[in-house]
Parts: sequence; C-alpha cells; structure tokens
Amino acid sequence: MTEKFESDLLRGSLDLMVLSVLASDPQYGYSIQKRLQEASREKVRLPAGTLYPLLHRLEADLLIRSWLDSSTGRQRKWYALTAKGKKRLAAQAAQWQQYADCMKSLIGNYLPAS
Amino acid sequence: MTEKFESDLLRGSLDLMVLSVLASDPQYGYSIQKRLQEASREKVRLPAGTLYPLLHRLEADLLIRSWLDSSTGRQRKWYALTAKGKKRLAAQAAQWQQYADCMKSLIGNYLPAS
DNA sequence: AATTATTGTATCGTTCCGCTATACATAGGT
DNA sequence: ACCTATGTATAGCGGAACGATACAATAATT
Repeated sequence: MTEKFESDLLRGSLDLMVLSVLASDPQYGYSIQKRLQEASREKVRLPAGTLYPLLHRLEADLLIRSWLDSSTGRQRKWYALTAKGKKRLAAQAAQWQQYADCMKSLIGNYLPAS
Repeated sequence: MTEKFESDLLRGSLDLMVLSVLASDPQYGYSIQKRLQEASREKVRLPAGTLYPLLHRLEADLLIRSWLDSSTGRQRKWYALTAKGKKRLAAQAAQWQQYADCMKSLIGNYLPAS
C-alpha cells in the first residue's frame, strides 16, 4: 500500500487539482476533499487547514465563486468555476503537461520497469 | 516561445531533477545549472540562490558528496551521488510517476489536443 | 590594455504555501 | 449519552525557491 505524496510534490499543483475537480460540476469543500481522495486512491488527503485557505485564495483570485445553500438540510458552501477559472485550468493543465514531459525525459532511465 | 515554469511547480521535484542530472556522472554546480537549462529547453533556469542551498541540503542529507578540484585550471566543487542518493533517486522517481499518473487522470480532459 | 561578459560559488532575507493544532457546530449511529 | 462523520474556519510554524548581493577568476571584445 502506497503512502501519501510528499507535501512539496503537491505544491504548485494543488490549485490545478482543485480546479479540475470543480470543472465538471459545483462542489463544496468537503466533497472536493473526498473526490480528490478517491480519485487519487487515498494518496491525496487534503487537511482542512490546506483546503479551505486554498479555496479562499482561488475565490479571491476570481477563479471560483461561492454561495451558501442550506436547502438540503445541511449548511454548505458551494463553489463553481468562473470563466476565468476555466481559462486558468486549461492554461495550468497545458503547462503541467510540459513540465511532466520535461521530468520524464530527465528521470526516464531511473523509473521502475512498468 | 514558452516561458519558465512557475516556481511552485518545481517545488518538490528540484531535488529529483538534480539527483537525476548527477546520476550519469559527477558535475559541479554551474554545470548542473546548464544541463538542466538545456535538458528543459530553457524552461528550468535555476538561480544560484536556489541551486547552491539545494546542493548543500542534499549533501547534508548524505545524498551527494563533494570535493574540490583545481587541476583543470579553475576551482570547482564537484558533486557525485552516494549510494544513498542513488536509492533516493529511484524512490523519488517512482513516486513522481505515481503522482504524474494521478494528475493525468485528473486533468486529462482539460489538456490541449496533442 | 581596459572593459565587459561569462564562469563559478555563496549567503541573507523575503515570500508564499502546505501543514498541525485548534475551534466550533450539526447529523447520524449505538 | 457518547462517538463518529460531516462541515467550515483560522492562527502559527516550517521550509523551500527566489531576488539581491557579494566576491573572484577567466574569456571575449573593443
């Protein structure tokens, strides 16, 4: 069983992860947390102290917007991508792939035989 | 022409990059800088203020070892991987690939058509 | 010959992000 | 009644990448 990724590995790509989770449909904080956890097979488990400040940052940058909804019984803060957020997602995703290609060419020889 | 990668993207993989550059043969700081620059097609340009503290950290962790050599005319500080460093390189590379797979499954739909 | 750019290593202080710890509140299960 | 899961939030810490700065030897340019 593999452990969590090192914190520093996530740094700089957590924004991108969260944006990508929000791309399909609106989510609230806790559901983002669970989705990422599931999608990464437990290798990404964002602590609340990481997630919420991150969401506040993204909102301050107008990449996502939020609204409260208590109609489902429970008070939840929903988030959705803005138009700016969608552009940022595409741009960040493209840059990430370039970075990944670059890394692969560097460390390709030291990777375990797949 | 693409620009440099964002600093935070590199964070957590710079160690791995440097270790991989040192894997083939010993290098000194400046040559590591140039190699990474070249291998990344100018998208990774480590400032001295990043590179040298990083090398000192790796050495303190016994992942690399160093010696001075002035025989080639110029005083240079050479670095080579230790046995521990080689193991770390393999481990970090493996972990990075898992991380990359995870990212790809997350952002795959938002990647530009290649 | 003098000046500039490149090579080469190093440190200080700032900035910023992920984390731990802590806090508070509602809902559901035993 | 108690415990767990759900749900959001902030304060403070630690650490890495960076810009600025410093110093010095060598190569290139004028």
